[in-house]
Amino acid sequence: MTELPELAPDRRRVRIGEAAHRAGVSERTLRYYEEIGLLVPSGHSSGGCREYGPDELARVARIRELQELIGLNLEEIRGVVGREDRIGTLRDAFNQTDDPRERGALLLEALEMTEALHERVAAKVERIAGFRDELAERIARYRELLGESVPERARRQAR
Amino acid sequence: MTELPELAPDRRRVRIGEAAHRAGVSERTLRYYEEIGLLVPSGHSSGGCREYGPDELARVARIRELQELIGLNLEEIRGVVGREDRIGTLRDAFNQTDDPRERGALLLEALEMTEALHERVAAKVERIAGFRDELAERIARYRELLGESVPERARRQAR
DNA sequence: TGAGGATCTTACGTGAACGTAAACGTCCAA
DNA sequence: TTGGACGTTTACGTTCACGTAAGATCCTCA
Repeated sequence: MTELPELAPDRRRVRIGEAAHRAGVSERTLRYYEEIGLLVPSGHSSGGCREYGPDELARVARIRELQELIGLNLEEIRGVVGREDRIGTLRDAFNQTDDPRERGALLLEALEMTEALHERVAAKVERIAGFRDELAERIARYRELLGESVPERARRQAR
Repeated sequence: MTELPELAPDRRRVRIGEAAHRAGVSERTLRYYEEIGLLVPSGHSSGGCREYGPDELARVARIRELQELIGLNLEEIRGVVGREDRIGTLRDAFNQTDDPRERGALLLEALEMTEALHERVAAKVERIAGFRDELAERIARYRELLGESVPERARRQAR
């Protein structure tokens, strides 16, 4: 028993090497994200080493998702996650305030921003799905032609 | 009647300025595509001006689709459209040859390449759709909270 | 305590996909 | 036939998202 057994998805804070490894990005990428104010490590060691907690790692995943999946650039992503942060902050304020008007304003902002992103994503889904279906049709046509001109075993062999 | 009325989606060949305008890209982009062998204009005027036909314009659209929608880079796109070209060429060969084995080989290549792309696109659709649904859930939660704390007319006003 | 691996800052380099400018040639309506 | 819009080549510039190298510093463990 030289170290604590790790249970659950690892709640400890790690330095940049392990953080990068876990997030599947380079150390340079993490430093760059910090450079442009996209992801600031939650703390530093006494000597100045960056320390990342699970929240930061999750954020990297989100950033990559927005980048690769949706195709946003880092500037746009900064906007999105920035607003999400703000929602989180406001969530606290929400729970602190009893003023229903303030609560409503905060919620409205969160709602509208999420709706905007949703609309964008939904549109993209539609377009890509159409593209996918088009490809599927092509495949069906090829298969049909193939069935007419090539015996079954030739196709199996080509796998 | 100083010019022919244009019917149908314009079958005439145009020079780079109009081509770029119609395709929604810059002239530089078209020249660049030619530079990297992605899109060669179908002909030139006697003086050397590039001339683009409707096929080329459609191809630009396809390139942009693969680029922006799927997120392929131009090198990958060159592979995809190149193989598509090859399929087109082979389609002719297909109709010329009576050798069923050659026909089968051509079809198999077309099929497999299309299947590979389809798989990739389908996977992306799944992921993005999941993302979209996640956003939809968030929106639903916000709406619920909002319904509890904000009167209807305030929301209508915020539209 | 000290050796060596991890991390720090600073700064220049890189590849993709074009943008932009200069100097020259083409096209066509008046 | 000519003037102005349009097009050509050549070549250097730019932005984004990092890569990479250097030299100093930190952390950890024997």
